[in-house]
Amino acid sequence: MKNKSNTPPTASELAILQLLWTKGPLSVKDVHEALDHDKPVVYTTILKTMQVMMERGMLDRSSEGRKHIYRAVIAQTATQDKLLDSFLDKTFGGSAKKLVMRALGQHTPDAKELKELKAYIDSLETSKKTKK
Amino acid sequence: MKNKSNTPPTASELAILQLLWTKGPLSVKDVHEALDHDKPVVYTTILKTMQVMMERGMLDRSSEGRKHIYRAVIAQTATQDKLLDSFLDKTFGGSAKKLVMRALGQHTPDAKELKELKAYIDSLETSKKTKK
DNA sequence: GTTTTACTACGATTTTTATCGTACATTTGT
DNA sequence: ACAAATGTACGATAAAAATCGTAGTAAAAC
Repeated sequence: MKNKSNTPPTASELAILQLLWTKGPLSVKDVHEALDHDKPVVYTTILKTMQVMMERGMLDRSSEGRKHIYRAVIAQTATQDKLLDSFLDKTFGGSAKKLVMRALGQHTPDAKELKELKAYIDSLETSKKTKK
Repeated sequence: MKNKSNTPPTASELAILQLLWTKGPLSVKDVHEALDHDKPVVYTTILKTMQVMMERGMLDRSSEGRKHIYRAVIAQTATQDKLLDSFLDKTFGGSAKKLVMRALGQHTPDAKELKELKAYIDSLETSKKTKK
């Protein structure tokens, strides 16, 4: 069996994953430069973290000359879903409705997005109705 | 100024807070019995955690005979909002819409709750329109 | 062909959180 | 009075995560 400990990413690891998911494969340098802006951190800290992530099967890498290019192995949506699931349980006792209402109240999207949301809910209603 | 370090609760602390929020003030024993069912843990572990939480200003207590009755000092909604905010940023890049759609897709509420949600979104739309 | 520069490797330390064990103190039952 | 039960206090340890420093290597510049 492969080394798939499948443990969820920590906060630092998630920050790195976000970059790789949105920008594609990156070198340690790329990641360091991006993250150092938010919160100053030494280069080797990022390097070490990414090496650990590789051991844990979250990342993979290829050599490009002397440097390594890392890419995310675990999928963004699957990871988000897992984290969301856990967060929902721990913070909102598992009530998706509560979480959703609170999220919308705090960070109300613009009119366009609200419309899209309603349409999505409509689709959920019908798909549920027609389910068997 | 009071000792309000205002640092967000950890996972273990949140589990304790959830109990206090839903069941009201409890003794360490009460909390221990409730949590021990999910994951066996020694009594003094809970005790220690709750003492730390008191130091950090999350809990307060009153003596009832020999035992201490703890209650949550920080509000449930404020705490949830703070955690949600952070989670939203770290996991969904701050997009409430994405989080909401994913939450609904994974944990679709029943028809009644979906209706309530749509009504809530409607109210958000009008309140936004009439704002100022 | 040295010196500098750009990287990686990896042990070690620090920080935070979680967990536990032991020592005490106060009731309570006998 | 005293033994058993019921609590608290708190240092100590363990476990997990984050951070850093030093050493080494290979390529690039001079």
